[in-house]
Amino acid sequence: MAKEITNRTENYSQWYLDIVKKADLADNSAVRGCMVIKPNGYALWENMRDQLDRMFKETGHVNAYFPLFIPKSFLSREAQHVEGFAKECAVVTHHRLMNDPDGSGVIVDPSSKLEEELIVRPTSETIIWDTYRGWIQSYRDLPLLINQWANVVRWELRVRQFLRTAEFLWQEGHTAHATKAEAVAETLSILDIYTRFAEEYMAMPVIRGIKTANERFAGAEETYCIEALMQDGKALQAGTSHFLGQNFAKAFDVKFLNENNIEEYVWATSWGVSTRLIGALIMAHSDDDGMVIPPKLAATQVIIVPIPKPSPEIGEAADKVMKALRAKGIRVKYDLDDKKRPGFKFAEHEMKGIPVRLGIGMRDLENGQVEVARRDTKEKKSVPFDGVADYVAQLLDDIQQNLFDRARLFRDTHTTKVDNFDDFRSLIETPRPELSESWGGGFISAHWDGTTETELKIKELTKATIRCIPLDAEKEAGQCILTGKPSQGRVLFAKAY
RNA sequence: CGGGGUGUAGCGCAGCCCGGUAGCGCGCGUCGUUCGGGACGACGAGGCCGGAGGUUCAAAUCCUCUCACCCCGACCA
Repeated sequence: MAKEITNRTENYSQWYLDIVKKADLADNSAVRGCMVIKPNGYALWENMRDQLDRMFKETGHVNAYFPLFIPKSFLSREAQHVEGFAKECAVVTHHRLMNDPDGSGVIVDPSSKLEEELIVRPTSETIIWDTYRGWIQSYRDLPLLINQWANVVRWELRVRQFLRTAEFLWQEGHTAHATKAEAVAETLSILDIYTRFAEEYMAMPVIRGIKTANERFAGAEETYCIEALMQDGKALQAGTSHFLGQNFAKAFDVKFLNENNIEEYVWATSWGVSTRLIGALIMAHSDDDGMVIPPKLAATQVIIVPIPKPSPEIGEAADKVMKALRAKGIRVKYDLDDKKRPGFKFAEHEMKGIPVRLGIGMRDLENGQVEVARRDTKEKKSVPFDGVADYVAQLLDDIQQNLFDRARLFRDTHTTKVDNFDDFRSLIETPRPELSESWGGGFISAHWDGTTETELKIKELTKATIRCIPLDAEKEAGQCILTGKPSQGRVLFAKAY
């Protein structure tokens, strides 16, 4: 069999790029750091987006759209915020082009310089809170639960398809509340949605936690996150939900009159997940044969391959199967290509991650059966023709569950409790060539004295950072692995994407 | 943004050192034989060698500058 995808153990980064290419998810573009999301990749995003959108709406959120451009002065209103984003902003300075007088093309018209430069949004807190000032006067206007689906730009120096691109697609929720308690509750309720989405739809187990001060969103009081472990033993932040306190309300002067006719600043949250989740999906489930997509997010859940090629008899049988599958809400396609041979198609559909493949040939028709192959384990089985829809419906559920179980087992077996710095270090530094040529060490659960100084020191020594303080961590007295100072509980360390 | 590497046909690469009419494998098109795990044969199409300057009678090849991608580092979802 011709091998077109690099093995994970050989070169994990190359494997990742090969998957993106061979599963036809994205292309590089003419612009550095910006990618073209191709139909296969975009279909994944659409399914993610649609599901998340349903979940947001079920919890009372509505969608709106705010401008791509933010006046430069807005960004500097919140000190922490501007500090966090200043280094990666694209700036619009002019609004017109003209023919180059020397005839060599087109140049920026110097006379079109903008009075105030515009920032291409890296995130929209500032322009949204500037808008909210006009929308909120009374406690009756609250809560304001708004989400937007948009693109943002962060001028990244080092980019990787889906994981870190200069432009990416995301959703950003921005809510306004009358009380601190309500805003905190919102932050956590969104974290629940993200957790459910990651685990039930992406089949990707996550750790819910709080970011340390050092890793907190610029301008937030508290950042909550979900963290997932990738197959190379590195952590990926899959979603964040921020409690913003009254920072933005104060910066943009957003006040409301409470029931007692007293003026107060509004409490805020913001939260987001991005196309990065597609990168997470790849690194959570895919293998050396290609992409593996959880059934709930697959644009095509079942592909029917006629063997050896389309024929009226097989087409008729395929139609019946498709009808039965569609009646159960299963997304199915029939491979009508009569040029490619079956073996080639098998490999191709596996590369693209379609969860289930049905093979129908003359032999199957004679025996009244269909060959069912599952992508996750690559097992094949012949199933009686009449029972195929039930069987496949159950199989899709099984695959979804198996992917989650497999990923959770992987995470659990690569999460290590460590009680001294030497063990910590050797865990991070010991290569695991059987897993990945660039093994990151997995999650490490260890005690930390709570100071940024220690956190940074550990990062400097090992490259590992504190991914989060897990929400469900038990209280456990211990000693910081670096300084030996007292600690009340373990935090989760890892090398991170 | 610093260090290293790579840009030649859709993809993977050779050619560059030592300048002289651009090659290979895969893929692609047509026809035939095939077809239950990436078929085979014949014929054929496809490239101003990433881009811009320069040196030269002559540049994929030498020089300068740029752009993009990959790896490592600092920064980050």
